Amino acid sequence: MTPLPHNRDEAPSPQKHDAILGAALELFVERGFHGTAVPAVAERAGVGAGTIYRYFENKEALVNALYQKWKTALASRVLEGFPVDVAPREQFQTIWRRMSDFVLEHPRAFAFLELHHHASYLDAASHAIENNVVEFATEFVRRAQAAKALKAVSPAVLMAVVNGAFIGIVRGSWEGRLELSRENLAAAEQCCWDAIRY
Amino acid sequence: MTPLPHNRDEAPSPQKHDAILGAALELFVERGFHGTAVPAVAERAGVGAGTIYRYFENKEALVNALYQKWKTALASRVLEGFPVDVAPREQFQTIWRRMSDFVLEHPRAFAFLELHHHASYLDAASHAIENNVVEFATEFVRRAQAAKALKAVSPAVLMAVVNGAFIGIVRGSWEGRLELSRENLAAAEQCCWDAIRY
Amino acid sequence: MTPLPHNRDEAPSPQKHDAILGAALELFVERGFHGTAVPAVAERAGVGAGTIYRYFENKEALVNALYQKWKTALASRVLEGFPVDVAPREQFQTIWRRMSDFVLEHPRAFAFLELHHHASYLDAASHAIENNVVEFATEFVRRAQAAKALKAVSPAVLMAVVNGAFIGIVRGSWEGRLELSRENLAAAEQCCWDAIRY
Amino acid sequence: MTPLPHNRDEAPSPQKHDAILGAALELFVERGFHGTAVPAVAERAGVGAGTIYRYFENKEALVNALYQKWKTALASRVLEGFPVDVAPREQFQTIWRRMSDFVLEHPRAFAFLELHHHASYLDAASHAIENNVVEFATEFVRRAQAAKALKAVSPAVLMAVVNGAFIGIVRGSWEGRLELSRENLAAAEQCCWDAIRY
DNA sequence: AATGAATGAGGCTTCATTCAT
DNA sequence: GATGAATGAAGCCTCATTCAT
Repeated sequence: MTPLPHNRDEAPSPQKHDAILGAALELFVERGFHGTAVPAVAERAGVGAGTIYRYFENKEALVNALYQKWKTALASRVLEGFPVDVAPREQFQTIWRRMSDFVLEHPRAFAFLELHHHASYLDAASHAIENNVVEFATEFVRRAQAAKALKAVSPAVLMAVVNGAFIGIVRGSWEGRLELSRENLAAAEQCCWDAIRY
Repeated sequence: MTPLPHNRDEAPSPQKHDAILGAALELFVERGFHGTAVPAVAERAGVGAGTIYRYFENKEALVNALYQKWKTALASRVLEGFPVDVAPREQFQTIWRRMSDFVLEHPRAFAFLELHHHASYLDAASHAIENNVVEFATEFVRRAQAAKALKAVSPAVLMAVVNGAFIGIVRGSWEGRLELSRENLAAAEQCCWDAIRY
Repeated sequence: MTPLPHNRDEAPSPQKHDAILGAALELFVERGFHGTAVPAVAERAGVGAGTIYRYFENKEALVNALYQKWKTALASRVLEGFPVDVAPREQFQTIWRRMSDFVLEHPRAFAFLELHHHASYLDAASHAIENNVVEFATEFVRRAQAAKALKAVSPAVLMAVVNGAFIGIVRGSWEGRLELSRENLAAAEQCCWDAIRY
Repeated sequence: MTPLPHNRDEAPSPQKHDAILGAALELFVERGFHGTAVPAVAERAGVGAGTIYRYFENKEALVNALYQKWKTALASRVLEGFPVDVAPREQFQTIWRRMSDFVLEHPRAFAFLELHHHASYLDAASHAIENNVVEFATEFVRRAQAAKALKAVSPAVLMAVVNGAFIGIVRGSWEGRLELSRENLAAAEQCCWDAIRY
């Protein structure tokens, strides 16, 4: 009957929630988790310092929410509607292109996810997402290896090489050593395929 | 370069100096720079908190000294007596093997150098060392490209791919996804050569 | 000049601001600036240690704010509505009486201002106030000298004698050698007039 | 029989003792007692930090020794061979001139003694010297008052006025407002005599 | 529900003092 | 006897978190 029902027990405005995550992303990328003050996040988000604690239990919960949000986004981007019936070469290209699209659209999110060392504060839920992605990639590699499309090398090694190379390109762009252009990304893609192909 | 006194006036014990750097290395790898308290470094080093400041002007000077020490060690390891008159393939293998040796001997040092994002506190001297290494690598790539041994792709991209892949292997081992064995390192080496060769 | 917010962003409680200044005054008088710990100021003010930094950027800003507050108060007390059209003798008496009133009302503030050596931490704004007072006094002396009311001696010397004598009386009372009574202050006033009169 | 006997239980080199007191004088004048670090005193004195503790039990003992040394020197300068049989006017002039000589020869010592507030760390021995001086001055004033040479005002007030005025002159010179010349000192002397004479 | 002033624990750093050399 | 490296208590200040409004 009322135009808009009052939210159940907590009534978080999604705008504030996102503003906080956005501010945290910027600051965590610049100065890292431990180097960023919660009141600084609040100020950048345009909310009161106390407000952050209505949306996140504490600073660690905030960084985990941020990690999960973007890791999930990246995973979805790569996995959703993944082409099952095409050749491994094309599948690989698809993965690479989707990651490229993601990094070009959300450079800070990718930098936060992959350029920082989160070991000391990520929780189980965060690790679980990463594990899902790894599982998917492992499956892809195994199938492609069975089809003699990829080198007969431990999947973990092939994945580390390709993922590391991709992150290396992004890192190079953050350090000003190269431009994060489609051209460079495509060149790197060819390199990485050559790296792992049979 | 000189094994002489380190900072203020006289020459304090090199053992303490090294104990502090060793403790800082362990903690910075585990918890990052901002996540590590100076008194925690002192305790792990077995010295008083104030003692750290006899050897390093402040926390930032400590992390830069640590970075420079190990980045220099890594660079020396790769560059000293670098074989000039052999084929690019062999040169590449030499570089990769020397980095592998370094990682296997000093896994924490490499993790500190390459698994963390140091942008917010490294000083000019630290950057200068990294730049030297990059210059050397760029020169190697250009020569090999001139000899038609490597792909005609921007050197920065090829270097980012290979360096990223190497770091990816190390990262994978820290995350428990693969074993940092000579076998895996050798397999990755072949991948990376395939990635960049003409 | 404005009774508005004091520093960072918003307008914190003026009571706390004053409580901190009051506590700082007591402690700085007792133990000096360098001899007083900021947490001790907080405790005496009945606030948390961190609260001080919501009102003052650091310890030096606190001592300068305190100096400026009371130096301004003393200057206003002496200068406001200063009688221009009376004889130098009466003007002198007015100055002396106003300073006496101030000392009797705010003995600790005067002790803080004049019994301590602030050279190592006062900022330009603090010096500026003192300079204004000195300028006013110089002008008074010059006019009275022109009227042959005062000795033809360097104004700085006459001012140093009178100001020093006044401070000497206050110092004597803090050291328990004399009573800071109106009677003693009046006697000293006559002495000082005799000291400088033509 | 030995050329120079070993000193009893402590064998302090008078040169080092004096070097420490000299360094302490300079630093205490500049930054005050609490603002001066003991190692800084040692460095300025050209001795080891630990050496200071062979000559003085602790920092407080050092500042008291310094105070006593110079307060005694000042008192001796004024009191030794004080002319008993001359007129109060001449006696006053003698006192003033002797203080002037002292301040011109040892400006830092006088600044240390009189421009700083020592209340929180002076011990009984230090106070005793000051009391002696005050007693002497009181006696002088009383006799001169009995001879109708000085105003019939509480001796403590007259002494506070003159001593304060003298310190005011010195303070003015430290603050750069006047020159500490014999001429200015003589002018101030005349003022002060006029201040207290009958 | 939102705020931001307030807090105090904890971080970085200094320094009075000690003690092995 | 002299030293100065070493220490740890204590000082200044920041910041994650709370709570009154």
